[in-house]
Order: sequence, then structure tokens, then C-alpha cells
Amino acid sequence: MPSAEDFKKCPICGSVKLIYDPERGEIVCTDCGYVVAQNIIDLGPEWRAFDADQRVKRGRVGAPMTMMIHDKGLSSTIDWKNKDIHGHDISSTMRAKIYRLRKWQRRIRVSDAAERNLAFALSELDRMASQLSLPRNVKEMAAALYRKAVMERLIRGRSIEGVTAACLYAACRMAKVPRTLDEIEEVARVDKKEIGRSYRFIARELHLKLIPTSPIDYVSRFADQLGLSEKTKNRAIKILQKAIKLGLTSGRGPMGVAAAALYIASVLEGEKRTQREVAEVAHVTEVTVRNRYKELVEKLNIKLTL
DNA sequence: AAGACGAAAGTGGTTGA
DNA sequence: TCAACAACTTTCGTCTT
Repeated sequence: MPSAEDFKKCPICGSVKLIYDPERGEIVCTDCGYVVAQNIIDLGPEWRAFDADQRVKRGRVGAPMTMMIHDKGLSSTIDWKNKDIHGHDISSTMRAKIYRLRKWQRRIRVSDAAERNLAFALSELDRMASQLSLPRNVKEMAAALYRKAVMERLIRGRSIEGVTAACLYAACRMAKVPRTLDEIEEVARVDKKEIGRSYRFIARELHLKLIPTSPIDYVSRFADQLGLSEKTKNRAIKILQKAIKLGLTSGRGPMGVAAAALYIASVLEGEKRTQREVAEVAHVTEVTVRNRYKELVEKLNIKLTL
């Protein structure tokens, strides 16, 4: 259980300028946009600490707090539309409910364009992240990036889907659990090109230091997919570390290199996988695996007994 | 029959004028 | 903006086990 102490400083940028966003139930860093805490109303006693702060910032109506947390933005907006489009034959209880919703929504001003944008983007982010079964921290990081992008007015002229996908891609890389563009593309509603463009754009504008992904970051995931042991995994990492030191990886596609290292390791450790299998999980071709592994074997003086 | 190998031609993205 | 370029892919035939 987090305490109020935990929310005084942003763990990302160290800023103390944290604000409480009552519509989302989140504490957000005003400098970098990182969501320091969310669903804080659910946490119990702590929320009162922020309630005082929030009371100063904006007046509150009597709506239950729980309503503000869940059912945010998107879903109530959809309710709206349904009412407007076929606004007939609605029961009186329903009508009353909708009336209350409308009143609530007006007060809370979710109809604000930027808010809707954000609500949609966050739900999109959520969808993609869960489809890729990404950990929570990655999702949060992506959301933080997106918020920052919004604040810097970077979405203008770009599709929300493209930017969200790009944020997710960036977040994965920053968290050292890279997904390939292809993997992101599969769950995104835009194509690779758009994601790539958006990614480069926000990376530049938000001054993200974009380090090319290390092949090592892929090893664990590929090894798991191949059912390889820890030992083999570590062997592959050792190979890669040496290769990186010798500059064998620069300019090469990280996935191809990772695949090659895993192939070598699998042979060395007696858990041999075929080039085809390794190529498959790494989303490269056998030829690439072959070329990389030839290089590695030659330059690192590894002798393979096939 | 399956895997490994490599040559040759094609593709998409980056870079530098 | 365009062409050169390297990495990577596709395709296919050959060799090895």
C-alpha cells in the first residue's frame, strides 16, 4: 500500500510539481507527464490527503467519487451519442439517468476535445498493451509519453492511432522489453510506416534518447519461445556481449543478431534448434540468421561441432 | 526427407548531395 | 528531392546428414 510520501516526487524526472487530476483519479507529474499514481480513490484513506489539495483547485459537486473514477470519458460519451441519434422510446428511468449523466458530464467537462482525445488514446493504448501482454509499467510509460505529446501539441495533423502506437513502441524500447514494429503493427490500426514516422517524430520532439535496441533485449523472449534453458540463454547473452564489444552488431538488425547468437548457443549447449525455428521467432529469414551466425563464429573464434 | 548453405536478384529504408 | 547504398528478403539449386 503506497503512502502519501510516495507521491511527493516524480520517480521519473524528480520534479515535485505533481498535480491531482480528479477526472482520472490520477496523480500526474506536470513536468514529464508521468502518472505517479492512479486509481488512488480505490486505495482507501490516502485519497483524503489529495482531496484537500483538489478542493482548492476545483469545486466539487455531490456526485459520488466512484463515478468519476470508472466510466471515464469514452464510455459515457458513447452513451451520449446513442441518445442523440435514436432519442426516442426511452423509458422514464432511463431518461432520468441520462439527464443526470448529462448534468454530470457538463459539470465535469469531459466533452472537452483534448480530454476526449486523451480518453480515446488511453483506451487504445490499453487495448494494444493487453493484446501484446505487456507489463503495466510499459503501459504507464506509454501513457506518460502520450500525455507529454499532447501537452507539446504534437498530435496535430497526425492520427491518434499512429501516435499511440508509436508511444507504445517507444515505451517498450525504453523499458528494455522491445517489441518489433511488426508486432506493434499487428495490434495497431495503422501501418508500420505511420508508426515509424510517428515514432521518429515524437522521439525527436520529446528529446527521447533513442538508443538502438540491443540484441540482448530480445534474447530472453526468443529463448522462451524456443523453449531454451537459462543456461543457453546466458550463453547467448555472453556471445552477444562479446560481439557488441567487437562492434559486430553495429549496423546489423538486432533481431537477426539475437537470433544468430541463440542459434549458436543452442548448438553449443546441446539444445539445438534449427535455423528455421530460430528465424521464425525472431521474424527474420534463415538467410539472415545464417549470415549473422557465420560472422559471429568467424570473428569470435567459436568452433561449432555440428 | 530435412536441414544447412550460398548465389543472385529484389525490396524498403536511410543518408548525403 | 533524388540517387546511392547497405541490410535484409526471396527464391532456388546444391550439398550434407
